[in-house]
Amino acid sequence: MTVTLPDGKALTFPRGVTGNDVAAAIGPGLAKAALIVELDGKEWDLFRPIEQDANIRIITRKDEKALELIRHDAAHLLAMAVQDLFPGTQVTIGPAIDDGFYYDFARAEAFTPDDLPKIEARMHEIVRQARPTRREVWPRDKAVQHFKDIGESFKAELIASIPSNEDVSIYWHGDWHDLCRGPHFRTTAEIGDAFKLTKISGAYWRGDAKNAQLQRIYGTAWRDKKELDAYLTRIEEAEKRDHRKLGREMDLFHMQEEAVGQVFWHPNGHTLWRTLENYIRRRVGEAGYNEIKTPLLFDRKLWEQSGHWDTFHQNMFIAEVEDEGRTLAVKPMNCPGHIQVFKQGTKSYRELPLRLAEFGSCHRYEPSGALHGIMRVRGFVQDDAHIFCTNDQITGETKSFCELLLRAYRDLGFDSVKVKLSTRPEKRIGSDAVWDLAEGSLEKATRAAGLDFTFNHGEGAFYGPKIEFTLTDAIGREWQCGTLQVDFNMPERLGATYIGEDGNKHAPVMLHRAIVGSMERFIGVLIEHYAGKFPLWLAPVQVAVATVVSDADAYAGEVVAALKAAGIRTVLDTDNQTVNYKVRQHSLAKTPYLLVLGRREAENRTVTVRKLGVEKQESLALDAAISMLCAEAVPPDLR
RNA sequence: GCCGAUGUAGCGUAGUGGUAGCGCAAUCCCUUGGUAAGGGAUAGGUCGUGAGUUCGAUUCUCACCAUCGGCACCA
Repeated sequence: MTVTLPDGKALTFPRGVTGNDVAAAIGPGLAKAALIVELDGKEWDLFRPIEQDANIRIITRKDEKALELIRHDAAHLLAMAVQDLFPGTQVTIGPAIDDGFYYDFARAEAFTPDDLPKIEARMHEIVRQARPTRREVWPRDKAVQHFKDIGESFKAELIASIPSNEDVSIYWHGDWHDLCRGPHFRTTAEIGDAFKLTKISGAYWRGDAKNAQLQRIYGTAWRDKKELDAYLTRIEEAEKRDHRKLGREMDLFHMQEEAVGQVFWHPNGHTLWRTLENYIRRRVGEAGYNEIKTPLLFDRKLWEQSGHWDTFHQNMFIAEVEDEGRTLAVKPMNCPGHIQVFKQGTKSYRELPLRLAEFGSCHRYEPSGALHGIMRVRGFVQDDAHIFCTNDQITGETKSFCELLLRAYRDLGFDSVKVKLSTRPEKRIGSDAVWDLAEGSLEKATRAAGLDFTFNHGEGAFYGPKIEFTLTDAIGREWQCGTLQVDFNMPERLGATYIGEDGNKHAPVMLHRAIVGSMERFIGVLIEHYAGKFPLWLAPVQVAVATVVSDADAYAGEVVAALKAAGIRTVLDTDNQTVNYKVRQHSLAKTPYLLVLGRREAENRTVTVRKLGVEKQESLALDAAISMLCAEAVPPDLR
């Protein structure tokens, strides 16, 4: 029997050789470092016999792939420790995930945060014990019966759902065993000690809220302590840029009990908002959109007609009007309103594509548990627009929207964007034929726009398929923001038509699209992306003018007036404080520029400029400083 | 909505069955200091809300509200 190494070298072994034997034949170092092997790309336990010729690759700890394996083994380790410490706890599933692993348990009593260190200690103990791993294949019926007998009903249910053509493999680590696809390390020692349990949460069996709720324990696991520490530092860094913390520190916004899920924008935050809004307004304007404003409250009948009532009325804010005896609903989205604008007058095919844009204020009764700072709120503003067009215009409109969106993301500091195409969901309106058409057009248009994308089957909106744009922030987190949806249903439902070339009425196609999605959420993303250190054009306060001595107060007043006249957002600081103190305060406030003024500057009509994060200072003539700042403060689309 | 945790001054925190401290910020005074905290004084809290237990509750119990970590949801 021949196994071929990645470098092309072929080795001959008797049938039934193990990965261990192959590794040992190559070298004792490799034999020790090996975790598992890959046979023709398929993962295989080191101790499991190899029965046929194969391309073989030995995976060691150094391998990128080792992470996922360590995490999977760590999940088993967690389950072992929990069942050791908490007899009667049922195991369910425990996969490797980004940065770590989790395991879902069924237990009547709740795990407490105090349990985590105990469980972790037991995990380390089991690692030290180096429990050996063994793999067995059982007949399905035997396995189901066995797990039922030992009270592991969830496992029994899992086995029952394994396709009949697949082996039911049982992995033993010492005398603990679990149903598992594998592969696993030779012993628990190979997991190492670079792991940490991080949190406990509830989780539904099989991810379905209708099912029983289990208790999930999360952990993180790495190849070595250094990687673990780096991860923990990364988490700390992420906490430092939390938009809720920075929002308070930079006096951008606040939220309170009396307006759950809604944002009070303070002057600084609203400045940021308006800067972003005006940027989008200009970009959208030059792309041929017409901005409109539509009502917040609509008669329930409109939502029934659009189909939203059916699907979402439990998530809508309802306003009853006693005198009129009618029910109004606060709009959860802008499309029906835009269709009303489209429907005014008679539209000709010559007017298409007609692009109606609105910074539309929407309210949705989001589940309480979904709320998160300003990232997920109940009252939000979408940078919404609807493009009414013909079938033939879908591709061109999609393409130019993608360009517009990518341009905007780059301007706002995001270079990496992922695209997903979501197809028809189970609960939907419209015939399959129409969905075929909509999905086909969108896929074609997305390809025409030159975008790489992956599919998200079944995740589309109820009225049409969509593409979703996910950007990556400065520390590698992904945020879904933009979207474009193709809708062949809504215009027809709400009676929107145009007169075609043939003189007959046709329903237009409607493209729903947003660049930033929710203004609130996007500003949250911006805050975290920049860690509050905004580029000058976005910064709510662009320049702080601070005096060293009160003799410079009058000159400082002049400087501030000149900066404000030049359109620079400036604050004046003539407080009775030391320079050191002022530098610290304005640095912590993340003000991009600090101009320090003392007698010297007042006499020479200069300013000493200190840029945020830069210790070196520069002395400039006032006029030169102002023109330098003005040049840098120009929004990217006006440069 | 579900599981769990948390809620003390603007912010960050300590603490207790006998009506609460500390740091920063704030106010005033001294200091006019040249690039990440100068000094002193003062003021600020019905300890999330409501009920219960108790002679007495910020502390114990229950309910509710909000927030946080997840799950589920996201037109």
